[in-house]
Amino acid sequence: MSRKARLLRDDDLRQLLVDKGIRVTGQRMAILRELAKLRIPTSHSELTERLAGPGLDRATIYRNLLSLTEAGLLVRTQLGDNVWRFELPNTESTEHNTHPHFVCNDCGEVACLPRSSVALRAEAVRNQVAEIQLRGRCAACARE
Amino acid sequence: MSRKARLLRDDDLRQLLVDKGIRVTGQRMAILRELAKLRIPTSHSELTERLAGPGLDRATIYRNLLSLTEAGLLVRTQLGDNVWRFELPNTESTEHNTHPHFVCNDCGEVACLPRSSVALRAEAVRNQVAEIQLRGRCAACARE
DNA sequence: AGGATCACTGCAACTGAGTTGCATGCAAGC
DNA sequence: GCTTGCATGCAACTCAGTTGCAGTGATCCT
Repeated sequence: MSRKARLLRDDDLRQLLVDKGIRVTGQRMAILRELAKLRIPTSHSELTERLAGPGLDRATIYRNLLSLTEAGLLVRTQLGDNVWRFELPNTESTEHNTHPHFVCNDCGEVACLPRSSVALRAEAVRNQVAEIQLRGRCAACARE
Repeated sequence: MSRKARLLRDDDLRQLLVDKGIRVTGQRMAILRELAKLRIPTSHSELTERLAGPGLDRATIYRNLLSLTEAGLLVRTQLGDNVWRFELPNTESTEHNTHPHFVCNDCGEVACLPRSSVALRAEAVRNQVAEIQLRGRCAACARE
């Protein structure tokens, strides 16, 4: 089981920052709180919109997303629409960062697939695969 | 075997355009010629650079890449670096568009993997998967 | 072959994501 | 509480992608 609780309270989030040796600031707490609530890969612009308010700068949010990612508190993924998305790792399962994602080219929907639905063999395992992404048309769009 | 020859001469390229009912222009020929030479997914900017010269507009190249893609003469793929890449389909094998790609997060290198190196099961095959992409560290970068 | 038409082209300008410089502010350590 | 240096806000910039518009030329028709 992950050492991160499923329900992340402010104290837990604060501790994460302290453990990594980076400063606890209001904005970082707000970012982590929002991502802990959402639990899905979220883009910089989505996050900026959600946290919109007095004194919230998109450049600072951006730098915080980078520093949190560098500290290992967030993972950054690329889902094919030319936008980086950030999420908390290990929130549900420790293998979260390696489970495959399916992205629909039509509706843009992102689905998380069970780890077992994709098997790597031969050439594929010679590399350290950190991310598996499938693209195409989802079942719903294909029916249309 | 594909009806497209392995070596695509100007006449072949011209015929492709005529078959699809879109006009044969110098710029479209130049784009197809370049992609036929390269045979790897190439970005708009790389292509603009390569074709750089008098009277070659990046906006027009961009629109041609779109119209050629829409006509089915090119395929557009997304390799995780926030850039669309275009390539001729079916140049070597008819299943080119479904073979998996591995992208190294460190060096950015893109490798083509054999179709058999990735197996889809269960949930993964309920969707029409058109593209399989693996990301991580390539063997070379991992050794460092 | 000559003319008409409309898709294609070139130029310019704009959007949106990502990124950086710099002066000010504030969290953390003493 | 005071100092130090990381964090912040603001502004501006890059780069890929995208669009409007006026002029050009590939194709079709006669």
